[in-house]
Amino acid sequence: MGSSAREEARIADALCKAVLERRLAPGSKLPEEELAQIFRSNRAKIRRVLLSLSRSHIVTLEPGRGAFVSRPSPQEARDVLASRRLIEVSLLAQPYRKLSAQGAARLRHIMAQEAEAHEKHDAIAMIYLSGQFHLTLIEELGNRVLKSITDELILRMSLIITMYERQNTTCCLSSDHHDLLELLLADNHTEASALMARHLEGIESCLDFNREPATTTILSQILKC
Amino acid sequence: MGSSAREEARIADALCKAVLERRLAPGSKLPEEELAQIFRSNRAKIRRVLLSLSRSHIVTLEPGRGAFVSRPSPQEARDVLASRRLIEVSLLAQPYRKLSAQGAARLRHIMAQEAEAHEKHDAIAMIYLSGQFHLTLIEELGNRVLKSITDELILRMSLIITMYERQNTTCCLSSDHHDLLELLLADNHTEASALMARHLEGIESCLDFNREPATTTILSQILKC
DNA sequence: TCAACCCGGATTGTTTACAATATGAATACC
DNA sequence: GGTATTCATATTGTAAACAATCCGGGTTGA
Repeated sequence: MGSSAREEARIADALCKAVLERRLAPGSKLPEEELAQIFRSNRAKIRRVLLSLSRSHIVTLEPGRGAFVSRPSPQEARDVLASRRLIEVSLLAQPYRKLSAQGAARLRHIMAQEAEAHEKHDAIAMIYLSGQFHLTLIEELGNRVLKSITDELILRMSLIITMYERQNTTCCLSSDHHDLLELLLADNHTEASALMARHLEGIESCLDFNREPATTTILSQILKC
Repeated sequence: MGSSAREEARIADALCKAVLERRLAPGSKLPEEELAQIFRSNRAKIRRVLLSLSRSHIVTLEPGRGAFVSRPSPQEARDVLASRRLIEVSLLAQPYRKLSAQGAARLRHIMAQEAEAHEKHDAIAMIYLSGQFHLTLIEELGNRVLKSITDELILRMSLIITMYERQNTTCCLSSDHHDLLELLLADNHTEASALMARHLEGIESCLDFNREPATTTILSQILKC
């Protein structure tokens, strides 16, 4: 039965979600046995999941020591940010295809959820939805390969933001998302692209690469099936 | 000891090189036991390598049936091509940093090897070196993250070209590489970007997505340590 | 003749036990 | 008192045996 692949995907998704929502801090140790208990699984499957996540740069495997949530270096952080900016800005400037009515509807739906999360001061949901907005945009204007690439980049950005975020700043203005959609519907690619560039630069300006905080949280009931 | 990671990297590299040089055809079965013998390894390590490669879309794992060299669908092929074009064309239009003298030297060195391979009618070397030229370009003008992304895209393109290449065509003109470097040294980003677009479109025009050939080769001494 | 069925061999998937390694505390030494 | 060393413990890494699954050939029966 191919249900084992399903189970591994479930575990990987749970870990990724925890990283995305910044519950799992960079540097956290991920003991195999403990994860196996948390997810009602066994070491072998956990091991495969960790190997997969290490290929996505979310987890770092240190031989003989175990798995840890990755701690991207300042250089890696800069590279990830620049890469994401290149992809998203370029795609908006010259979309692979036009935004369909259905695509616009999907984006509006996400924006509505964003507004709701904002209302409820649900920071975790806002982070998640903001990522979903960008991913949907890429899927609609681009293709699935670009989407999966950006998917990974967004995950890595979550680690980066957790590590290097300056205090007293609020990243990723959701108001930009609204303006972005308006510009796209008006076929104003030049302005949309410029706005996306400003939007992503805004996130970068909230980062401070000088300090390297040792934010190593212990995973306990952070991870719930 | 961390030598096991080394060994797995060696095996993965050998498999990737075989795919890149188009010795390993899409659809080929990759039996664990056979690979373990070829690489003087054991099933467990082969298994981990295959899992890693499946994350890179080079290998497809079919539960209960085993590992196969991936057969990208026409849709996936189009998406990979479009993604690579987006990245490389955009990067040339607005390079992340200027081409250094050292970078130019590296590119010239690869071009010299390309000319040599062309002289010797070494098609395999030419394919490999062409990829290296593009990767070096991205590393010099962009960053390592973009490089590793493109690394995977080029591998996937190898599979795509093997599957869908039209007969009687010669892909990837190495003369373009020369012109590209000249334009970059002259800081003519607009023309360089345009040339790259034509260059990649040239490769795409050699493809025919209508036919789906069942090019399943048996791996025997194709893979040599 | 053809289709469905069944079974033996081969390959993959999983579990288990065991070996190797790193960690941290206690101890000995300077 | 501080530093180095040693040993017990916990965790990771590996190998091998076992179970499950898939594939192809052969048989049976309409």
